[in-house]
Amino acid sequence: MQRSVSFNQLKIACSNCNLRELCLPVDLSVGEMQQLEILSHAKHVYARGDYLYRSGDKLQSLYAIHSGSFKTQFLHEDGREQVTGFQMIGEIIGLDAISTDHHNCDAVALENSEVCELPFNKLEALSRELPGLQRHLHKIMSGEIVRSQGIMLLLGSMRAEERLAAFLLNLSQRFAARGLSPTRFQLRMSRQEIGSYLGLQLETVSRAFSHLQDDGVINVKVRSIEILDLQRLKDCLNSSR
Amino acid sequence: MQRSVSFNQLKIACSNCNLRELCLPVDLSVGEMQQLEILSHAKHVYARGDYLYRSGDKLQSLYAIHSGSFKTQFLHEDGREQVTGFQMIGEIIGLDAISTDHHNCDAVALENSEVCELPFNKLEALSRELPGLQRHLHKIMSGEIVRSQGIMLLLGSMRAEERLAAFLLNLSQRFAARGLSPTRFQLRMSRQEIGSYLGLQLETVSRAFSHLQDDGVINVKVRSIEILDLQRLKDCLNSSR
DNA sequence: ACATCGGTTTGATATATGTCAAAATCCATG
DNA sequence: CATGGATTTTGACATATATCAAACCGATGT
Repeated sequence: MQRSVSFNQLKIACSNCNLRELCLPVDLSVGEMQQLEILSHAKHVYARGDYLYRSGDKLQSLYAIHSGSFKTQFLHEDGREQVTGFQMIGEIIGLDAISTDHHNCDAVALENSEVCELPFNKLEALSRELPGLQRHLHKIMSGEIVRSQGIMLLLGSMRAEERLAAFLLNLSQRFAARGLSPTRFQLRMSRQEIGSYLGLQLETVSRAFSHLQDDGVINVKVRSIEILDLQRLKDCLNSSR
Repeated sequence: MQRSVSFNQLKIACSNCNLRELCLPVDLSVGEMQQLEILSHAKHVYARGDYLYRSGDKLQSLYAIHSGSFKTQFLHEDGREQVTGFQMIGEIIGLDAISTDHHNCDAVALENSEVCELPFNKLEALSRELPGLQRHLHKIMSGEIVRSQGIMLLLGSMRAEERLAAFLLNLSQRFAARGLSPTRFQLRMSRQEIGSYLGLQLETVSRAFSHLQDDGVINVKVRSIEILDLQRLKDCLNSSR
């Protein structure tokens, strides 16, 4: 569903951070790199449950996740809430705010996390100087649009178990892209949050997990996931209906 | 759900078209305007059912809809399809392709339509020169992200009738922003297409229409819509559940 | 070690929407 | 103006998921 998320997104993020080797923009010269250094602010630390920003906050910066993970959620007047995404290391968060100059969703840390701040005005100014950076920024924004379309497909036409399979496969790919195990990982979010993201009740999520486990496709122990048969998990998506 | 779509998006679109008075970028000087002229290609005409682009096509241009309307749809291998949006005059289409340099959905004309082509390379180059244009492009992309989030909320947490109400209200706002009647309009898409967009079967869409009509909120005659009570239509969204 | 509390799992039942089918209506074409 | 095919509406019934409720589990703190 979601295109594989590469470390690309780190390229503009962490010139001033420790992970420098991961973050060197391949398509920028050394001189250009030095300009990027100017951009990067200090790293900030967030504890589980902390808000990175809230709906209504003025846009100051985009944020590159340096460690940990976040969720973004959208609150409707009537109390309805929708989790719109789970973001992990190397991903950029806050793009929605450019439209109105104000954030229109909340970003909440799912665990203790570090974030690089990228002041948006500076980022825009610099991307006028550096075509590679400009293109990169455009790709990130467009990628977010594509990601959303995948979720629309999921929410609009998949059944509960397919949604969960798509969700797990997406996580698996993203972990793999980071050099982590694609088949064994910890979930950082609750059944409730997964349900909100997938448009399901938490009980339905729990049942779908149990069912995939009964079928021998995965092993679940609360938040520890082990994918036993990646192919059959993929088949859940394509075969059904 | 969807933020009101202003004519803003025309600003970068139609410097070379007939609607010049609608399209003058407010924040660009006359000199800058002349640079924009260079950008605008000829207008192209599409008949109902024609493809503006197809999934897999290489990104050449973004497209500004000058008249008529389109749908964008996402096709899954297994034949599932999801309509991801309906675009009308003044809106920009094709942003999803920037991410991979290839379109990942189809754009199909819902009626006879005219489109201004905006070669993306030129647009990018020019937006390095014109900060106002750059900002504008960013806002359009971010706006598309916000729009998607609204649809996720709709698909993830609303019931059939609420979804339809949200859909009609969105159309109403967009017509109003174009100086057209917010309460009487023609639908350009089938029940099938509305259903795909809203994550419902076409029969469910039809029933929801009938029900809103029985309640005296709207008048439907196939594709002619009249909103009788805008407030109650809005109440459908907030009150329920 | 025990009690407490949030999160998770599982069961029983209700309900919204999907599915299948037929009738009604619309629209294009000759 | 009549005909035929596509679209829409409506009905009857099936089913996936929501809802409500209870039990279970794991972490945390006393």
